[in-house]
Amino acid sequence: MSLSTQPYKGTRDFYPEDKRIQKYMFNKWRDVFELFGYEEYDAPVLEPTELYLAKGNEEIIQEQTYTFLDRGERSVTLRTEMTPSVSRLVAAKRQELAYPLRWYSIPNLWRYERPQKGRLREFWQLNVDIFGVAGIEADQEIIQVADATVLSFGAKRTMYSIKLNNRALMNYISNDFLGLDSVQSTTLIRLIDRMNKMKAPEFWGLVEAIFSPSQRDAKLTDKLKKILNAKTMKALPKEVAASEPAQKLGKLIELLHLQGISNAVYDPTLMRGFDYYTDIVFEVFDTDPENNRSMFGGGRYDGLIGQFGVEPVPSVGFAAGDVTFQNFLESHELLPVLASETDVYVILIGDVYERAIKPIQELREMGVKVAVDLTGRKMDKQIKTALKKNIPYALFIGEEELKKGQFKLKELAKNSEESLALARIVTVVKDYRRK
RNA sequence: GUGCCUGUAGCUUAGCGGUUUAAAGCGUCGGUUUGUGGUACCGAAGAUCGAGGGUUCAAAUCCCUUUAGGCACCCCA
Repeated sequence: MSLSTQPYKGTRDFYPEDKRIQKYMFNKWRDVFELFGYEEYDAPVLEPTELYLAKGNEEIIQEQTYTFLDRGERSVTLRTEMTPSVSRLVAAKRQELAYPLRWYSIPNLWRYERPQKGRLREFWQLNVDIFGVAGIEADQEIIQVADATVLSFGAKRTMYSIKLNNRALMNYISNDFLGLDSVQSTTLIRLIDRMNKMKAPEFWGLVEAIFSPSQRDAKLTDKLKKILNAKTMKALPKEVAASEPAQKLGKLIELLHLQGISNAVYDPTLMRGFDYYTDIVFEVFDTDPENNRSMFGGGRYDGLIGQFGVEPVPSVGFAAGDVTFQNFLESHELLPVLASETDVYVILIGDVYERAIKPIQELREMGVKVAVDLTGRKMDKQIKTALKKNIPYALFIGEEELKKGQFKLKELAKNSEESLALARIVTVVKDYRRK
């Protein structure tokens, strides 16, 4: 029996060409966040299990996490999301931080699940949060950052839509407008969350089943239909539209439209789980009918930091998984062909290695990234290797070149070459990089 | 956890109403007389057909088990 070369179930190996794509995405993300003044933080991959239990979901911990005892019999869990950790960080320095905080992180997360499309056991997730702002300006900024993130890859606003809802509005609708009790309310919200996965008659049948006979007599289903079918907030019943959470959501969408985020729309069926979100929630959807799924989302979670026994801190944020994000970029052909990080591949002609060391070192000292073939194979083989590695330039070093101090630099994609002095090579290569 | 589908050279697959040396394309390596390419031509290496068991004179091909992967459900914190 030989060892398996397969990566562990649900994880990926990142060969250089894969890592290149990951770096491309992460670097672009970082550029956007930093443009908005967000600062990067990180936390351990391993957290005490209580951190996740605090949210009160035993079942998830037991079945969908990597949880085990360390050598000191402490129960630890591989982080499954960043929000509890970042809340812990903020709570720990609650008094001394300079609010508002604008923080981001790109952690790898672990979930014990059966892998499927867009969903693995280890994945990376970009997290962006703003702490310490209670007003909708923060919600607005977070959505603006989310929008800018997608745009920065060259996406058009027709390629995605930003759906918004308000958890407080849903609570108002279910508790006050429909008059449901808390059990009915939870069941209904959960059901609406799955609405798009089933056919309309099936969905409405299940809705009817939630209501009591008297509620059915009061035509609650019809009332709910009017809400869930609303394409805009104007289509809502007057009483609902006039409620405080609806007003707030309306104001936010208006703000977003004002700044050109025209693809922000109200979606009464958007639920986004039902755990720690307290107010505005949003999700970014791919509009491609082939891949009409949620790419990422976020919202306001004002209650979480208070769980650490400190005064609560208002918080808004979003998170995007690397797998779904990359799927989006690929399906819209937004991933460029990425060249190697190496600038120049040196091809040695004949037995010249010892004399080639010096000029090669000079190039590196001037900031050119140089790899040398070292195999002593025939030139055509060496050139093929450079091509395969996607290195933009080949540099030939042989007797002639060493004698003249002029080296043949070949731009492989163009099949053009010229003899240049080292200093000139540096400028040519750096110029290419800037393109 | 439940259901459906799949597993043949490094990759993509053919062969799957059983029978002798398992086929092709791509890739890899080498060559086409030695200072220049992805094309062309020639050649080579490379598979106990995921694993285990069974039926049979005979199995990649049929049956069972197992394992790995994919997709959907569940869930999605």
